[in-house]
Amino acid sequence: MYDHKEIEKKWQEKWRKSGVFEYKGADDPRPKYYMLEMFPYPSGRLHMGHVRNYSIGDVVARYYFRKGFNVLHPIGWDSFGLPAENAAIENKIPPAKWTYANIDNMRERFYQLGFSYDWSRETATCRPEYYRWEQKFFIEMFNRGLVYKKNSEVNWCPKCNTVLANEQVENGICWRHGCPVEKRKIEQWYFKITEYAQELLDCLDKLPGWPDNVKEMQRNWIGRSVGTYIDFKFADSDETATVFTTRPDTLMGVTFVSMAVEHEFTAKFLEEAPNRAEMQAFIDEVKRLHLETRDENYEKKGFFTGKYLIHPLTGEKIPLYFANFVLAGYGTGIVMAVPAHDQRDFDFAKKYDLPIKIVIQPEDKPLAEPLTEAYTEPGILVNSGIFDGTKSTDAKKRISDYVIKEGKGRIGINYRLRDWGISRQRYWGTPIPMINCPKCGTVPEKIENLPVRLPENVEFSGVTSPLKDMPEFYETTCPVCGGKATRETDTMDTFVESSWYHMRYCDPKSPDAPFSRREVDHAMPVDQYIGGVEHAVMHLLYTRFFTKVLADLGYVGFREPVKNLLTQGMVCMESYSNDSGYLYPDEVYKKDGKYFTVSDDSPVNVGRVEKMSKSKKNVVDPLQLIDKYGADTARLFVLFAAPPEKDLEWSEDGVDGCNRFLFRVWNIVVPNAEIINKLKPLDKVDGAAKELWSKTHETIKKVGDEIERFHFNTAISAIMELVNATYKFKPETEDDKAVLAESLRTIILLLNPFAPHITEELAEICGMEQIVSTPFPTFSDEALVKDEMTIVIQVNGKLRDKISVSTSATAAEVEALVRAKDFSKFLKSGEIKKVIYVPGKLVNVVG
RNA sequence: GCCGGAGUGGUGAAAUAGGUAGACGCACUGGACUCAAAAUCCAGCGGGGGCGACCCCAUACCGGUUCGAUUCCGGUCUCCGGCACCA
Repeated sequence: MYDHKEIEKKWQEKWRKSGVFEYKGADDPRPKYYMLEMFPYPSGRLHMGHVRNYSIGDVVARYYFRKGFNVLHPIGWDSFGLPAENAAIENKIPPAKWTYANIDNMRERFYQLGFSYDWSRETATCRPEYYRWEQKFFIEMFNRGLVYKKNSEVNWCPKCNTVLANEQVENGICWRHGCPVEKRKIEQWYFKITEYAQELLDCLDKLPGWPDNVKEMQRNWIGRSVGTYIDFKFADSDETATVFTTRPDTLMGVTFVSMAVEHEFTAKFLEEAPNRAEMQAFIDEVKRLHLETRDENYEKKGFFTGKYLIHPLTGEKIPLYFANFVLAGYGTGIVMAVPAHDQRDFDFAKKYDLPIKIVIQPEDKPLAEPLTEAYTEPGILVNSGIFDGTKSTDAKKRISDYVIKEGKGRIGINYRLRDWGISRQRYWGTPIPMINCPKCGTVPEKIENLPVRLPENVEFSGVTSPLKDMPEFYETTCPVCGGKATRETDTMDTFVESSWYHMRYCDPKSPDAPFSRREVDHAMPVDQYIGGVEHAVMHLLYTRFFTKVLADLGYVGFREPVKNLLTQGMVCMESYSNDSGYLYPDEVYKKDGKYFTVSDDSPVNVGRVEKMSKSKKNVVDPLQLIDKYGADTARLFVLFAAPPEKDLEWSEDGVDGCNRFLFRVWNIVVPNAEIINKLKPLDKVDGAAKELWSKTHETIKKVGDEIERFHFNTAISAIMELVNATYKFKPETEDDKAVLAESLRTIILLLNPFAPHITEELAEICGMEQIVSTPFPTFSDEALVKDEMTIVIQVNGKLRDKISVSTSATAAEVEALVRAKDFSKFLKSGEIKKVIYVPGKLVNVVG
């Protein structure tokens, strides 16, 4: 009888003790394979997303182990971060204690799922042995000018009580809490990721193993645009206002210029303005709007600066306006306005009654005046002096070149990407290793004094970081002058830790370096990385950046961390609710397609299928599932129900089906244990058993191919087919039995990466070697060769017949057989015009 | 608005390079075993027509390329995701 509880525990203990999954390092002669799943935050609660993510990785790792690779399959904990702090505030437990307890708990859960990790490399980012190296990187980056401090407007989450990076804000909403983000002006540390913008963009083209959507998301995020800087002289001074534009073809249509109120010119304009109070009021209003608002589609408003500029080509006087929609941080903060060909400028011109000058006409018919909206399509230039008649697409370059030749402009490239703000005004993170000295300013801690340790025994009196109230932490001496100084009390964004953990895994215990260059260059890049798509522009962009920095600092000899990326879909489920709110799945039952509560049989509303979430109670606890069906069933289901990159819809019936399949395997293998033990595979099989023999070897080929393509669902279905075939097969001779034995043995070996416990147990029952140390089976070409093949006969592309012919039949022979048949009633002309033969597959008769 | 991706039975999904559409699973139906039920095993299962070996329709919709299109091309619709006052 298949008893998953006993079997799974037994094998988990064996694997834990044996160290079979340990990576052997750079000295091992075998080819390496680095299999990595995004490491978890140790929340203490395992959810189905974890089960799915790590099950996918485990199949691949176990496959490559048995294919003879030196596999690095590590695990660790992304253990700094806010939840620990929030728990500390609520429950009065120090974050360190809470975190370490959760790690212990999650480690047990991972054992329970039978994952093939190299536990000897387990790493937690909240340990000083880990984050000390991050502090060293920080200082070296600082010395290289890749880190700087800036007082600027940032995103502030009132719930997190800290600053967030641009990447951590989605539509003005905190990525964690879903609460609105405020704007605040705060001094904080930045990583100069913009310095790498071009390389981050260019290298995307060299990552064929990444999904297109992730690459596209990163391209969007980096947001490169090429254009022209054009200088406009002030009418009343020698100063210049430079604009950035991607539409130099519309330069002759400029009727005003708009600028951001945050621009450095503003102070001077205010001073000189006769209506200073009014201007100040406008500026304050716009700034307030920028700080508070999340909806960016507010009404366009402006204010005349009192200044005029000279158009660089026509010499006309052009008014300069403040405009609330001009972004200070993009381009130069000043924009040339072409109301006829830009909708924002059009709206603005209408409101303030500014001239609208058409300079591009569509090729077919001229625009009807007055315009009702801006014309933004390409066309032919008009009202543009020497450029009249030029196609607007050509005029971009012509006008740009002309302006540059006149010395009034230059080519410019702008990125949407902003520098990465990494300061967090929170406690549970890596201390930023910087010191403020009244005499020497802000200076880095001495390398030999690292790590700057985060005190772990702390008490929270409120939401603010306890570090700010701990003189024993922040009081120090200046590493330069030796005088009294104070430490930085902000900590780093936890995305810094996750930017390089995959490299630490290569040499996780190194006491005097973050990792050995030799080991990291050998094991990296990660051959296969697996995680959720939600990290497409956060973690995955940061870690690419960090890798390039570490390469430039001489730590690593590669510039991209991940060769192949798989973004797995979410685990989803319908939700249930009634008047009193959401209900857990085990509080309802189904009858005739409708749902009712268990408690009082009242009807239940069914919500749409969405990501499992605690708030909607549409969750299944992996622990209950493992308890009821076992880890093998849980793993098999998440792999079988959908391809890994798609969302997976949870279905209890589907789980049941997978469990049933494992029983079917058990029930056919165990009675045949003796023949599996005794009978050796045959080199050649003829007669009745040939079909099963071929099927067995076809399945070996298919399962291997499908695992390598990440089509686990079809790999599993191929094994199911083979199991079904063994059920149908009734052996009569000794040879028949040998074929059956081989099939069953093969099923155990192929199924192992998906369901490792039951297959090891069956192997033991059948007297086979332990599967972890048994190579993945290979197929015999001989078995794949068939005597007969089925040729499909189409007439004009429609299936009409099938014939069975010898595999050695020539095209002429097949064609003759087909022509001998009568297909006249399907032929339009009544006679055969042409016969197309696709060797081994089909014949299409055309006529 | 711009940029990606997807749309296949009652249902989760297959179809690797344009070649038998719906493998495998679930649900359902029937049968065997059983006093009975469960479990298990066996069989059927896109829609329509015919007693029938068979025929017609069908991969969101319209059109094209091709001997042949779920697959390639153009257009339309819907859904999902990313970016968005970026000049």
